[in-house]
Amino acid sequence: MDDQAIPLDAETKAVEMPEDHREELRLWLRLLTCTTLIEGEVRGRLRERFDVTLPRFDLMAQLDKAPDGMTLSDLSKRMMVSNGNLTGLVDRLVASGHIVRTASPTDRRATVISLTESGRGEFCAMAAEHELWIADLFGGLTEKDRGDLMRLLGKTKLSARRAIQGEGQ
Amino acid sequence: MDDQAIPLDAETKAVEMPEDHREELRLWLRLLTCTTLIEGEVRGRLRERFDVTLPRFDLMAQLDKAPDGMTLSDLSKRMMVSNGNLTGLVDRLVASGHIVRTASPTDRRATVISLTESGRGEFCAMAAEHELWIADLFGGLTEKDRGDLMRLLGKTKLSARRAIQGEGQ
DNA sequence: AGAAATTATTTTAAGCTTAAAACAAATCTG
DNA sequence: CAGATTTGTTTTAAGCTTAAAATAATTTCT
Repeated sequence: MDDQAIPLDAETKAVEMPEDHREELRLWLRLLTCTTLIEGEVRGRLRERFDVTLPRFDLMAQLDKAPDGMTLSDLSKRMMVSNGNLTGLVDRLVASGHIVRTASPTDRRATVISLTESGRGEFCAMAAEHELWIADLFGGLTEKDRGDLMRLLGKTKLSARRAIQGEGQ
Repeated sequence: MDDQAIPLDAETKAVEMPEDHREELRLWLRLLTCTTLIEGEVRGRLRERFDVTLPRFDLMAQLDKAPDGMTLSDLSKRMMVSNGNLTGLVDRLVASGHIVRTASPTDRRATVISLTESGRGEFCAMAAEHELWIADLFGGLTEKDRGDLMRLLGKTKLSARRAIQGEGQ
């Protein structure tokens, strides 16, 4: 309980006793900015070029990776959105003929969602252009940059998951 | 129009003629996952701990950095959301007493928004905890990781801005 | 100064999103 | 096997978000 020296940082300014985390905050804000920027651009291009919304595109992208369809629960986990959200989104995509609901043969609670043939066709056309847009948006990064960023984001994902998972303990 | 050799990659598999950009796509999806994961957690904690929504918090965070207030246009640029979106958000924050609208002395079109005293007080309390949550979520990264990630995201931001800016040419 | 273009904000219509509650079917457990 | 819990989905209420059109004030350009 003796007097304690006020810690000084490299620039010899007194720092707050409970260490501040402005650096992490800036990192988070920058991450958010990147995502918002790219997402907004992709949203706009999807609308202008294909008259489709981003959520619709995202949903179809998940289904495209699952030839045998997926349940709503699986979809909601994959897309990281709430269950209730999907109900409406699926309704609209069924109405526009892009996807179909099928009763699950094994579980009478569940419905399996899958792309219709025309839905898959439309999605593939959009996905091909979408991939070019993304490549363009990330075009300022070198191959090494992209590898490094991929690795660091992987680490970030793990870090966040651990922090989220561990909170209930 | 002679026959053309199909290029082979390092693992000796045929690759698509128009080069594919799946790597950039994976990078984008991972970036999006990180943001969605962290954003969802922060949203939930703000609600549980302070009964406040993330957009409200974000708006107050911007105002906190502008002691003399900001116009709606400035706010919408900073927050990267549409103008129309802010109208409603501001209405609700005015109704709850967190912010006030003041007529701009120089421009009769504009309104200046600023935090009320109690709004600033409430925000500061939330911001202090929020900063700890963020530090916790990024806790799995070393100081070097954070520096590297910061730099790479800076480069990503520039890359995206350039791609967006340059599209109209 | 007056017309034209720009800027600041609001309104509108549609769709997205969430949390919480409700419901139904499947699984677990004593 | 019956009651309790979990799981899959929908509903509800509230708020968020966008794009596009409308309105109003300022600035620009003859």
